[in-house]
Amino acid sequence: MLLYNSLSRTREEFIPNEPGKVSMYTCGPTVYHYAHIGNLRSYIMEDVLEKYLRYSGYDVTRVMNITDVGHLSSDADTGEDKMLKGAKREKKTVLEIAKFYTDAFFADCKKLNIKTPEVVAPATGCIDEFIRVIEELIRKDYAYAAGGNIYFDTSKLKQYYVFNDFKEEDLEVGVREGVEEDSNKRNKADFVLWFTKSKFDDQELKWESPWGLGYPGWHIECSCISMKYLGQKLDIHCGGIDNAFPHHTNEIAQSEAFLGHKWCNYWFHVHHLNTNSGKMSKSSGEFLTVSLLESKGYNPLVYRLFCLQSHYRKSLVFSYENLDNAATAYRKLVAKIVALLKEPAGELEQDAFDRRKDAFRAALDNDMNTSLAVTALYDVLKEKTTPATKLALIRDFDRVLGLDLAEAAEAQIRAEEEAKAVASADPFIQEIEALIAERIAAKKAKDYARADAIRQSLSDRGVTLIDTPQGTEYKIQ
RNA sequence: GGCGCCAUAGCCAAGUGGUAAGGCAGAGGUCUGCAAAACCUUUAUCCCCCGGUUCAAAUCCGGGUGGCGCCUCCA
Repeated sequence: MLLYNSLSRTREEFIPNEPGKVSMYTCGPTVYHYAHIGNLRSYIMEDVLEKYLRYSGYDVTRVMNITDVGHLSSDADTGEDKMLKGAKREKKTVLEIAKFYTDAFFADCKKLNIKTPEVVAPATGCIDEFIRVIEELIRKDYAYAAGGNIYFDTSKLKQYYVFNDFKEEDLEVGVREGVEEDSNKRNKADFVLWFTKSKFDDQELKWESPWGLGYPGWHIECSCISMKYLGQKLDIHCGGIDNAFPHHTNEIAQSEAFLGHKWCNYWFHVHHLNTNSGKMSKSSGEFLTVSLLESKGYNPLVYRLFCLQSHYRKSLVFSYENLDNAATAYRKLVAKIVALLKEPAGELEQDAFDRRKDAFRAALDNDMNTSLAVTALYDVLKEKTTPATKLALIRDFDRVLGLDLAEAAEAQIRAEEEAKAVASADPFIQEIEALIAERIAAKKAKDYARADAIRQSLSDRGVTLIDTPQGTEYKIQ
């Protein structure tokens, strides 16, 4: 499989450290608010990568952190987070808030068919680990104390800027609002490993450490959690492109300084979901969550399809028009599979199965070209072969795509059957059927005005009539 | 200011040197009294602009233009 590696900025053949096994780390959410669908784009694409590795026969172990310490309180003060403020009014702790949003995050993931990683580790559960690694970094002279905090000394590294050709003197400090230069730092790029003094004085969670009561910096948690669960060598590190610098850059700095050897071979960065006005954020524009899409009548898996139709290394613009495209495409795919399920299945044709599967694999082997993988799915539906073959392929592909197309089709058929079963007992249904019979009689008598009036009156009550060669069917909204 | 990514039909999008996949929308048709659904057919003389390399470029190189991201805690 070819995979783009942000370290080399090229597509490379993926070769894990240990044959047949893949260790994978993902930067998880900061649980101070709901995830927006831009956050979730990354997790969807990472999920497809994980599932494709499994599909290809790898034994994958995936670890995700939960950032539940570091900047929870400060964010609450910006006034963006009404839930958190509300929770504070109810005298809930930061940990309770973290629990609430962690649960919300995984509930969203479940709706989007994103598999939960083997290990999910909250940062607050690994404090001893952070302290141990920071102590070692100090011992190795990669870290220093200043102004009550412990900093990583980036000048001790041969190469610090691994993802970008930044020149230190060209970097602007404090580009973003609210960020001030820290005068304790020896070098511009140094970063905090452990805080005992910070501008976030209202930090609720603090731990005893050799340097005093305090709390960890943001970057150290990912390094430590990864090393704790996946060992000294990591195959793939995932995350959003915005984390490449500084977060991932710092992770590499501290991990490799600690280990004394190369840490992670492949860096998988998912690009952003944008709105027409630019990067999606929690604070500006419509706050797009899975729940919001659901409230507007969208199946969350439609959003997953929307993401799959693009490539993970391309920025993607969200609009309802584009989501509607995906919704229609999803509905049509399910309708085609419903039709397939109703046909006689026939025998599985191995030649056709292998041919279509090869095309699917070729698409994903090429740096996870999910857009072509979706096309491969359409090609299955067009293939001249038996329904049994097509359904087997659709189910096979869905192990990676995770669109639940066959399940949705089966559910639709079950719903139709159940509806028919209860129909005879339901007076409303009886009335509909009587009206349909009356309409057919009117049509026979060429009284189309009456026929259309019946159809319209049913339509007004949310019942859509569909004339087929087998008779008139109806759908109730 | 520096660094990086990107630019293909109305919209999304594939394509990485050999003459423009696929999806959505649109158009025409089959079926229907008419619709709807389904199915069939169709929709870019051309890939932001200008040069260059080559027998051949959307694809490579140079220069523009435009969009986006990052530059200390946003996926």
